[in-house]
Amino acid sequence: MARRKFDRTEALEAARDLFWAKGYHGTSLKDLEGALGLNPGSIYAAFGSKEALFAEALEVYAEAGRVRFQALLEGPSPLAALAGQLRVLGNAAPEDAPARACMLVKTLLELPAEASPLRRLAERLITEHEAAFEAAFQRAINLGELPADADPVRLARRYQADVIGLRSYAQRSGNTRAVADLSEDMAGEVEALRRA
Amino acid sequence: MARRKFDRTEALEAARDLFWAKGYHGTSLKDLEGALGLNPGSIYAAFGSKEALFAEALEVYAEAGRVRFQALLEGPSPLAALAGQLRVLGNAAPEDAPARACMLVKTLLELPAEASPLRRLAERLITEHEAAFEAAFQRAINLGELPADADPVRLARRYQADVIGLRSYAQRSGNTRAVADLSEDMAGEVEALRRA
DNA sequence: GCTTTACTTGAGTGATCATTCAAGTTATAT
DNA sequence: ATATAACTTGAATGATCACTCAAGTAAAGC
Repeated sequence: MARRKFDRTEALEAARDLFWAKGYHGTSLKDLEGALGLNPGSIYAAFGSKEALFAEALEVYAEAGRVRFQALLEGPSPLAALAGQLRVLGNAAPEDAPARACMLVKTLLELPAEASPLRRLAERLITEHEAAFEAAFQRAINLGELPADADPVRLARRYQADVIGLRSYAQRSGNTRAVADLSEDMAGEVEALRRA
Repeated sequence: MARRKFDRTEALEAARDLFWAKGYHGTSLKDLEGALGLNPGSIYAAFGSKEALFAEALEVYAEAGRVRFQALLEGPSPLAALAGQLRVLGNAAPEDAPARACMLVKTLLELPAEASPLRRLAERLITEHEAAFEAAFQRAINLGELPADADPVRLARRYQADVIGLRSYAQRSGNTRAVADLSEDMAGEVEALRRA
């Protein structure tokens, strides 16, 4: 029908990477045109607005993270999966991703207006991630890895703060070894919860 | 000499609060004119550029944090000061500051280009804060609060990640109680290091 | 009281911002 | 083949961006 239809998924991933690296305000439509290989008209026809495009990109980002974590949980030990994810995050090479910090957290910190739709979306997705952590801790309790009176809500919150701290810390330049060590310390603490 | 000279320190603090709340890209010169009560010419005469103003504001911010931490360290126990700071951060009211998240971390996450002067400034100031944490842990070791073989560098790094995680977590809306609980958990872990 | 100096004023600069839309292009339907 | 529908093109829009500078104003120096 059209001259050449572009791949919507591909464009969305390119947009996600650009937004992830440069943030919402730091990314201009010119940047997006270049990265997606699209003219403004096509972008607006497909996504509606810069804000709507960012929202879709953020959901793609969050969903990928969710899937990756669920894959780790396939194993027999939820606690090992939780510790393992910290080690994976701590040992990633800088070129593995557009930024080491979490795109959800970057968005949460960049957009101050609580009324902003993007800010509220980021908060919702972060909450969903935390719920997944909570479910993992709950499963660890059910499997006897953690004492029956452990509080999965508090553990998930603490774990979430660890992930945020680790990844934000990793955003600094040239501290690869320090980040790996930090993730090891955090992972060790998670494992130390076992049978406690 | 002039019609009425404005207070440079006051203007700088207003700029810091605005930048802290809205970020570098999110703050326009129009916003600054309003918040500082100054015309563009005055701002440029006094600070040179938006970037230079942000840099000065960031240093003011970092210095205030440093002073506040040193005040806590006046007491007899460095470990108590470290734990206490976490509790203070966790129990602050949302209206106490322009944002709950740390302005240094917000800057680190907002400005992606490693070459950016502001990004590098933020990294330097964060590193200085971490050095202060390290000194506090070292003093705790010297005072016998921590075992002699404790690693102050690693402890400071872990503590820094806690602070970043706690404050970023607190940036979310309407979770006052959760944040206080989280800070209590973190502070408890710091105290648990005693004589370990 | 006049001049100089130091600062503020605020309209105006060109650049860039997100966004629009009439015109163009090609696949599908007939 | 022709018409229609679906999508792309990219110049143009007004708004806002960071920033400048000639003109204005008042304190300090004499």
